[in-house]
Amino acid sequence: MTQKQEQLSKNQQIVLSIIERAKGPLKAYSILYNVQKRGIKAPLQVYRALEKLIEAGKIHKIESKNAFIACKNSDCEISKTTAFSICNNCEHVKEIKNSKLSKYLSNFADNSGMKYKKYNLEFFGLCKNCKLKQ
Amino acid sequence: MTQKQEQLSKNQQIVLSIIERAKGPLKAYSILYNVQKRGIKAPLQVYRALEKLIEAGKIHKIESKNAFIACKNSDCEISKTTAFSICNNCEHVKEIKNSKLSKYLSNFADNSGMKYKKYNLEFFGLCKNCKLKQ
DNA sequence: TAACAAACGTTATATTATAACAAATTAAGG
DNA sequence: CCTTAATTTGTTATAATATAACGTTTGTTA
Repeated sequence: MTQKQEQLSKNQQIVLSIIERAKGPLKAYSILYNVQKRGIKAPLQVYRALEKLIEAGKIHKIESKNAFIACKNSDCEISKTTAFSICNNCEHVKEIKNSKLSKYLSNFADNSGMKYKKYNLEFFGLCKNCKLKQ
Repeated sequence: MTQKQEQLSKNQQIVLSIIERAKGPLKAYSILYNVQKRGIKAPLQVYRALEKLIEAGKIHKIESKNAFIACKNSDCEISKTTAFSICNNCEHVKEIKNSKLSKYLSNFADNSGMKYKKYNLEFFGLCKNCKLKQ
């Protein structure tokens, strides 16, 4: 019987460590550049690791930026509900962890008869710093 | 004095009409293929039109699909707050217009000190049809 | 009608992502 | 331990998505 993978493979660990140490979201080819000294040579190796890391809930994809960020919420085991704040000026991205918000969205139902088990929300605005400088 | 554009240009009209007649979101190169008979030959012409149409609130980009869909909400003049439901099985996409939801999200504030003026929300699940067939 | 902004056309190229195939590694059951 | 199946890896090639740079044309307005 095949079980859900527990342990990360070598390439997955390498890619994850790069993303975790980054200050913000990283793009796939920027990750590639960063891991070439560690033996990962091809885009596909990076994309495959990214795919597994997303499935494992270790990272999230910021869709509007095609970039990847580490999940800092330990309870986000399988990341089906994600929310981010994105600064339009400095591009700073932060995952929003707000239980009211996630409850609200997890329970949201419109008249379509559709029950949503997964969502991704991206907020845009100016962060505190950038607001002051304006 | 420069004013905000009121009238759509020729290429913008062509691209918009294709998107409006489509049953679902269209990808840029699929749009390109569809408009080649009308004289638009290059990707850039499509992307430029798409950019303006988005600014004008006539269409939205479904970020998770890199695809474009017409805005059917006449009051969505400048589309800063968008929400969609996406079926994981048949890929059907529908814009969600729910005033409670939009009010909730427009007023949402976390402890980051950031005030959000724009958001994009994408819900995933199985639509009514696909749920029945499972 | 001069001046400026916006849109257009075109070529080239950058960026993001996947297909296909074979070899190596890992996990689990007998 | 050995076999089998699944997963991961390595590699080359290519598909799909998007923008840069340039010069021309069109439209608006003072």
